[in-house]
Amino acid sequence: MNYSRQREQILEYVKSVKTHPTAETVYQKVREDNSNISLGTVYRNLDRLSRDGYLLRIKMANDKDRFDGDVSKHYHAVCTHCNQVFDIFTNYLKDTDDKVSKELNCKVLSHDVIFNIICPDCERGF
Amino acid sequence: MNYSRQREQILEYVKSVKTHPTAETVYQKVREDNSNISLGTVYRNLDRLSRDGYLLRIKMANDKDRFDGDVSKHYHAVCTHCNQVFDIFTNYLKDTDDKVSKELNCKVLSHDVIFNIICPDCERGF
DNA sequence: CATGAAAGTAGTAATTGTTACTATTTTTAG
DNA sequence: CTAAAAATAGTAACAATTACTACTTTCATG
Repeated sequence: MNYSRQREQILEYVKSVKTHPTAETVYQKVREDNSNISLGTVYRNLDRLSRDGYLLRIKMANDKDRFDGDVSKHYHAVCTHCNQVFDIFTNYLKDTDDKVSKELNCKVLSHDVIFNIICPDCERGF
Repeated sequence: MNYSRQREQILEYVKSVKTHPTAETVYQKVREDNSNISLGTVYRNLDRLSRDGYLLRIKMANDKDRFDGDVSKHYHAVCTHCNQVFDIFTNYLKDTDDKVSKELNCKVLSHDVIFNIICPDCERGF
């Protein structure tokens, strides 16, 4: 993979925030430093970076994909009102893949968990 | 909610299968009985039926939504090769919503789990 | 029953998030 | 340096879904 400034900027931005930005948001933010970057480049590199393990792609139900600079195994919670995404580091299910593997008698690669929540901000009225 | 034949046919079809069909598949199948039904009607009613709790909408990562006539709490496994979706009835996490609720200090409505698997058929070569 | 307002539909157009394409520019091994 | 490989910008295309509109069906009420 050859170096590109655009990819570096994209990775740096996503790693620097905890907001789980969408491709569009990454585009807007990187454009503040590099007004020439194109949306296609952002999509292409987010895809590449997540396929190669530098980023996590969070596929949201009926919403745009989000990206996470924290590639450690953890879950996510999404507020059903404002769509903000939060990390959940506890309660990771270590043995579940094995259990399901025995149950279905097949190879289990990974699992994803999403909690549907109402975040504190939205709870206290908005 | 007023009666409609289309909605009845849609619900009946999804309830009758364990294949977790997409909207397009539901459209094709219902059309065998009712060649006048339109795709928009299928989308509209699948949405309505799942929002009202008659069906489950399974939002697949980077793939079309699937629908499940079994509205009991359970998880799903999707084969990363053939995209088939399977039900997983065991290992449902009863207390997890409460734990996450305490952790984030917010209301947790529900959670979804998807296991990424390689199904037996695909495993034995395809 | 008749009726008319509310709810639903068919068919099509529009939208949205994402991917593909092409000509040009950048990277990098030799 | 230089040329092949890789990457980009900008635009067009795509696929899944939603919105719109004119027409049809449902159903509570007289």
